Amino acid sequence: MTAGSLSPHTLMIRKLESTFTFADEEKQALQNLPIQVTNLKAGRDIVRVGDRPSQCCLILEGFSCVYKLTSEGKRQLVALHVPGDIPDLQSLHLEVMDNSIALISPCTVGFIQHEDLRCVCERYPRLTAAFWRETLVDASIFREWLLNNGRREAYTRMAHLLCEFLMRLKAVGLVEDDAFDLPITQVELADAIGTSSVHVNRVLQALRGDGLVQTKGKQVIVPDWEKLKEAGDFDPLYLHLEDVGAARSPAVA
Amino acid sequence: MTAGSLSPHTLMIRKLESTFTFADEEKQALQNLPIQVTNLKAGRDIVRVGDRPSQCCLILEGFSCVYKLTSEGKRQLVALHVPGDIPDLQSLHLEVMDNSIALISPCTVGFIQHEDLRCVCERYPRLTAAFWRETLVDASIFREWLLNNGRREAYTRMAHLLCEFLMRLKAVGLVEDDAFDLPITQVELADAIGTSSVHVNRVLQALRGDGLVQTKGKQVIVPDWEKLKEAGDFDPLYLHLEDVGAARSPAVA
DNA sequence: CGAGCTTTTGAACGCAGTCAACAATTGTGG
DNA sequence: CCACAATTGTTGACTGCGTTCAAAAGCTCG
Repeated sequence: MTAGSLSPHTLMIRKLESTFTFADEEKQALQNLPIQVTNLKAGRDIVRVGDRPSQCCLILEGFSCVYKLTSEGKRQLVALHVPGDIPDLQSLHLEVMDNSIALISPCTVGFIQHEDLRCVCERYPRLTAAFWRETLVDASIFREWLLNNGRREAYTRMAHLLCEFLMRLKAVGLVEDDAFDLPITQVELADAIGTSSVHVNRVLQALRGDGLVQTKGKQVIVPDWEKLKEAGDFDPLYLHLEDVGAARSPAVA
Repeated sequence: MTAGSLSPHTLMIRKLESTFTFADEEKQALQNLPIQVTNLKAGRDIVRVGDRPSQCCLILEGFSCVYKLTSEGKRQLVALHVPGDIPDLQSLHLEVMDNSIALISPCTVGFIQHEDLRCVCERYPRLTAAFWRETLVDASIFREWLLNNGRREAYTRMAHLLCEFLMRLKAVGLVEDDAFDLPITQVELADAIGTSSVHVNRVLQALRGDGLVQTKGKQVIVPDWEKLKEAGDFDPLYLHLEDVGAARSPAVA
């Protein structure tokens, strides 16, 4: 089952419901949200720095990235998004885009008007909280990337990024038998972990050599999750995938 | 006039009002928000990874930092906060803390119960939007730091960080004559820009040598703002300090 | 099947880290 | 108010992770 087989609304609701429980009325409101679905080619920019969007985009199929450029033209990816994500949800409350968003693979994208989102949020505060939370998880991932790129060496960094992909894709049902498709070039991986693409190539060879990942074309296979986690110094806490579950067993007083 | 001379509520309201306009009723609701004020010593952790706080903290005076550690014990600051900031506002919707917060100088801190915040947000959706926006600006700063630490060299990175300090402190009235107090050690600066403290020392010497900054004890003086901005490849867009004003003069169609 | 990406490889270089020692500053208790 | 302790800042020498440049080999796709 791929994420693509779900309707846009169902995909969105499932994602939000992983940590919130909605009333039927709230779900219905989401179901009625107008979403304009489009297929777009890889490489295309969805929004650019300086834009003032009047809509958000929901990734339905494919991968997108959020990036920024230095004045010298050096590129840094600050986020990668998978189906179910809303890469520019921030634009709901930040007038001007401070980053660009590009598609790193052919994508099916759904556009939702700010107006419609604001409407539904105003009526249902729990939905506001759910969307707000989405942006907070994004922020948490930024923080982890800052740690990863700032204080880990390239080998560990790459392992960490692969761990994150595995977890996030698993959460939307895009992992089977510890394998997933990763349609991303080494140049893009380099821009994500802040190294040169040449070094990415060498680090990937090392990871393959150590038996931590196998690759078949665009497919990535993780033969030993525990070993990759250790190599990547990976703790999934920052993805906040199970806060609610955790909340049910409160910390010892 | 220092930020410390304002009441906690006034400081918070001023900050939120820089981009929102509130009705008297909304301001009154904020004024009535219970805030427990405390003075705390430098170096103290306010919250730690894994905590499940039931309150947020508002910095009233002094500086705090948000940090994360690798399993090897290497530290990365992912954010620095100045008076008016709420470093752990995320905890309102993320059950478990994914980072720790420490005071880098003696601070006056105000604690606000989640319950009270949720209450006021529920009643006044515009306040929800204002707080949500605060967390989105935090996220925008994370993104810029990712670019800064990932794709700029140490000299530029440091200049950029100093530019950010100047702008953010100016926004809360803590800059006079292009000078501000920066009670932060070189070790902490190193942890912020992801280098060694030895290198921070050398980079600071270079910046001083190039006449971009002067230091007198904890005080930083910026003799030529334009030059520092250029050296730091700094564009204040990401701070979103003037989105509303910008919105009044919409982009050319 | 050729054009254009993408991946791979090698070699030289350089930014920044590490280690270690010392100087300066700040803080503290007598 | 001084003396001592502790923290912070500074310097030098050596090392190394990762960059840069350039070229070749492999893929993908019209």
